[in-house]
Amino acid sequence: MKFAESKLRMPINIAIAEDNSFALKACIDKVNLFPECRIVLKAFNGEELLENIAKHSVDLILMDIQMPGMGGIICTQKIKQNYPQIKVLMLTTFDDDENIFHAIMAGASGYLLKEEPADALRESIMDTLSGGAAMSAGIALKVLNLLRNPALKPAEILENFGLTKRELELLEHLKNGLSYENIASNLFISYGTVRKHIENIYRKLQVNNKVEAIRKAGDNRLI
Amino acid sequence: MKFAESKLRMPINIAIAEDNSFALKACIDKVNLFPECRIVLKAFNGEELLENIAKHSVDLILMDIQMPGMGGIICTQKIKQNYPQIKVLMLTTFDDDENIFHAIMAGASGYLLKEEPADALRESIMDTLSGGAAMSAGIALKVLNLLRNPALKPAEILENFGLTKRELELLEHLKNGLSYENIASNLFISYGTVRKHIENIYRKLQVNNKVEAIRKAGDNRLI
DNA sequence: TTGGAAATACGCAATAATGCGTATTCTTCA
DNA sequence: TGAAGAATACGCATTATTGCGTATTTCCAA
Repeated sequence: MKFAESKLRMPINIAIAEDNSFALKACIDKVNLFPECRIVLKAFNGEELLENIAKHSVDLILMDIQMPGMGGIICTQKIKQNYPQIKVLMLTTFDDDENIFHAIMAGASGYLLKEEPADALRESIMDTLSGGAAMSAGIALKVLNLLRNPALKPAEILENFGLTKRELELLEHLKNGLSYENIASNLFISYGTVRKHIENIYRKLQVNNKVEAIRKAGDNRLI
Repeated sequence: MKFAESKLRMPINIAIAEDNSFALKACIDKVNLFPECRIVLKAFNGEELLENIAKHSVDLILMDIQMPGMGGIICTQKIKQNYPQIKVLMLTTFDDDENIFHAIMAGASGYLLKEEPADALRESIMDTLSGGAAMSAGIALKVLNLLRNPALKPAEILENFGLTKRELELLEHLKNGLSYENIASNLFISYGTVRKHIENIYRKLQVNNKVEAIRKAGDNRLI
């Protein structure tokens, strides 16, 4: 799915929360390059944003993470509580894990570095409003690592056991609890063929019944 | 940081693993548009890729997730074990949570939908080789959601179905693939009793066979 | 183009599982 | 203490699954 191509309500109403006036201007200048976007609200901190957000029909907020008073993370949390339809793109100069994690938990739809060029920012806005999420490449890597580390899977060696594409299909149906008969009619093959496929699966997986086959396949991420 | 602007060793050696020859050609055509990239290896499945990967100095692999024989996830795992410096970009037509999660765990540096346009693919390759990660917008959203709910659903929607302690024991044995006979001797009860317990379990869970019972019990965290 | 793997298909035979009825014993709680 | 539920147990009948052998067709790669 190419989110950026979806139809969106126009114009897109953008709010910007940014305490640094230089960074604010840079951000405004970028957004003003996008003909479909209109800046309807500027705020220098979280409180100011929350006070005025209801006065406008805001679609998306570009939110600085570090602001005096209420910071971007708390503000995002409150925004998502009261206006869950409003998307929040987090902007920051730092890509530290803590901030990223908390911003995600607060409900941000994306996390961008401030130096993203205008076209990348525009694409991120469009993707976000189309139901996706946006991340700078460096952020994305950290998010993946966040996801990997808590689990800490002991890189077990997964095997494929030489199963063919068709055999994996059969396994999928077995997993769903279908009888041979049902599998046969679902795959438009004969009962006998189903049996033979399953025999071959059992031999390759070295098991003797459905349950063991499903479990072994599952353990090895085959299904 | 704008990863794509970093200096990279040229040319970039790309390997492609894709079983569908049509999709393979589409992918090749895209990569051939990038003057800094060179396709050095094409494979139709994981085994073929692993066999030949050492013969080339591959920088990055574009890996189909679903292939006959060894699939993309297992292949990625093996690649990262043996050649950790090689980056892997997962390509798929489906953005289901399970595959994304497993691909990330296997060590993929990115996860893209196959229909990404050439320029997005190019940017993803550059970002990845510069130390970042790449995700389609829809994928990124799912990753964020994976991170937000640590795979635990509160027990409120989960049912117990009135199963007794003993019946849960039986289910545990069913899950392990044991036959009625084996369950009987493990629990020191008769074959007939096992049958009766299982009958009762099926009635309570409203299922008609082992596989469905195990699945339903698992879905409801009963086992 | 050709050999091998994969997918298709069926028969025979044995074992496993399922559905229903019935019955006894044991525990627990009102 | 008495009733209800739980656990135990078996018989009969039917369907499903599994194991092994064999065979044809299809597809792909050497």
